[in-house]
Amino acid sequence: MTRESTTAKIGNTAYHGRRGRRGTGSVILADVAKLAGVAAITASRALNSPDRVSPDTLKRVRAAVARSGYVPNLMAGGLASSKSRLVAALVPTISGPVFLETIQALTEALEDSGYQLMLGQSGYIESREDALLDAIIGRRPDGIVLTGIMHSAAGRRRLLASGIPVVETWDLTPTPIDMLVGFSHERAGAAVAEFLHACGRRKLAIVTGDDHRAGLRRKGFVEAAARLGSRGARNREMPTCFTPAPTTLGSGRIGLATLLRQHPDLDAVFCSSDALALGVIIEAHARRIAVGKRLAVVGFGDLGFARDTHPALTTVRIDGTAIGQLAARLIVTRAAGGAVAQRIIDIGFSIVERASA
Amino acid sequence: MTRESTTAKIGNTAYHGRRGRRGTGSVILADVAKLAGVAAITASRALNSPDRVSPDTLKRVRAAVARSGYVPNLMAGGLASSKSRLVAALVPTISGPVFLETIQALTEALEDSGYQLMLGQSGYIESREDALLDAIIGRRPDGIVLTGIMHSAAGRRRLLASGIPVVETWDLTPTPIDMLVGFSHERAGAAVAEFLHACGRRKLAIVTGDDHRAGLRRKGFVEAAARLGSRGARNREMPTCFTPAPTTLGSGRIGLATLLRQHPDLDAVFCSSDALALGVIIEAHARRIAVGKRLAVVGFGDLGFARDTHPALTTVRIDGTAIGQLAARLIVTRAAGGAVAQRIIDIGFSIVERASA
DNA sequence: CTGAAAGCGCTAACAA
DNA sequence: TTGTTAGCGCTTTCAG
Repeated sequence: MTRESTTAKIGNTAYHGRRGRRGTGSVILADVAKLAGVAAITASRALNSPDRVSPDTLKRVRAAVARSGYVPNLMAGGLASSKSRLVAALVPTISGPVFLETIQALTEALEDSGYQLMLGQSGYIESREDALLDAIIGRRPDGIVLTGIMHSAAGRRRLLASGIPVVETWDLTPTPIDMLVGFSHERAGAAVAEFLHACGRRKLAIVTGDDHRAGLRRKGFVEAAARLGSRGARNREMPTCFTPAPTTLGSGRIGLATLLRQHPDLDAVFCSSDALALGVIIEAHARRIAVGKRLAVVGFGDLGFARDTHPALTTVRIDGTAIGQLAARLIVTRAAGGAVAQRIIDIGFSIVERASA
Repeated sequence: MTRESTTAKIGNTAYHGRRGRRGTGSVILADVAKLAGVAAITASRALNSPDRVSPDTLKRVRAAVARSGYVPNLMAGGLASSKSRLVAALVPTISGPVFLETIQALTEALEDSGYQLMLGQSGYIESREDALLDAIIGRRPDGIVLTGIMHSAAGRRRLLASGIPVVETWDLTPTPIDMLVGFSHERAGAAVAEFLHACGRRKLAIVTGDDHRAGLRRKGFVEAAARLGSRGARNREMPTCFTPAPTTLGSGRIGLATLLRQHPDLDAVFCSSDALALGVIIEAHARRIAVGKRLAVVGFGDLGFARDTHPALTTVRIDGTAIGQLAARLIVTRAAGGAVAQRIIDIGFSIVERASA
């Protein structure tokens, strides 16, 4: 066979068998192979494991790819190799800045390893979650990352049965489906109570969203406060304002107003999100209450704006980027057939002390 | 053939030909078909077009699916039908709340039509964008949504060559690759200038990020101000503070401080994002400048918190949800083989008048 | 280092 | 309405 460039017909519409299908009409591997004067499998090797092919062949195949504008069909590749190079992430909703950092880090880390992210929003309807789960498992992703999601028992079973590596994040459940990267919300709440106690605050209160995780932080906060002898020895006694999801600046304002009506003497508020905390600060401003002096405010999340509020917001920082990166690493390791050293990773949290408390 | 349930071996590990491969070991359509006592294609029809199958067959296939826990392999289905039921969205970065609403609406609208969203972050490195494009085209998505992305000429060509429906969003470029859902940033900027002029403001200033779109709004703003005879008859004369991406509350504070140093008399500030505007408001608070009275502040985006600042923020509202929904509709229509009525959709904008201006 | 054959799991096309 | 056959475009297996 000569090595001169062939003027072969490009595109898989060329041949129609009697019962044949028409294909997509786009350039396929066989075209590239023909152009390069090699077999399809050799072209495939040149693209996927360049080391296993002679330098000359490699060069010719690459030239053929460039000339033809070939883009490999990853569905076909995935089907043949049962590796999709796809990772699915499930979140309750994407708007809500809390998990964004994690998703961003996850996307980037995965792209660096040649994986693509598929995003699913489960919303708050459970039936929808099940349909979504099937749509996701159906793509045979190499991994699934659950963020801020509590699955039904049925969902957990399907996930387990699928055999796909799963990473749960942002929480520290005792019995993960598979792998886990998170931290203890209860301990975080307790740490805030201890911090406020150390600051000399004794009349504590809470403005909180009513989701499960916020509930855990509240529990830790209330119990620690009781242990330390602050007001709130029992749950009932801790002034608490619940706000509906999503937590907003507006609910924070209402929250403080509500609390003050019944407890004008409170001297510290723990908010379940930075947005709520900013609302509390703004409401305090509007009422000429000196934040950081008469009233301590602590948020949760350390969103970008926390350092820039007036006064700057003391808050609990979670390293969402680290969560995303670790989750990506766990899945990539597993997908490569490796075993992970730790199936459960506690990334902890820290209290960022600023002027508001 | 009897219709009694067969105790057939489930899982495609059953048969190993001499040169055979081992498969994935999971339940496949053939297993379901065997259980239901029908041919594979009939099982396929029962799942994909239930109307084209007898009620009895349908029932038996569904029972077999439930019993075996079968989840269709969408890679195989996609390969065979050349329909991936996948739509890719490209954003520069996911953190940055501006495009979130659009992505959320897009995800939801697509899920409702049985499509899945693949997310790609191009970041700010152009070489990366090209690699990402190949990874995306390689999955043969049924559509691609570009949000806040300016593609290189090479990228546009690849996209065009791929034949995949493309929707560009959040902008109104004169020569879209394919379809477009957006609005005119220049007209929005002009509208704000006209609004401030009507409010009696004459000493205008700008705090702005330095991205392309913000630049267009600034251009429209400056030109309209000149036309109306406000200060800023030429670009040079409009007091302007540029801030690096991403725009934050902190840069807003610095922005106002910087402007006031040189132009202590200014009476209105147009910010290129609500985050900047909130920063300006907070800085004004800290300086005891009455926002809404001595100083008018206008933001851009109408993020959730805009209604809850103190005073509430006047801002430009873009219906990001509508953008996402329309983009989804365009792509679903196209994927179904239909023709879209309008290839270019201008969704406009509105100025939400609140207390800050 | 290169290649031929045989599927991956599914659906389009044709036939009954 | 149901079934048979032949691929979709790629990679694994086995053989040079």
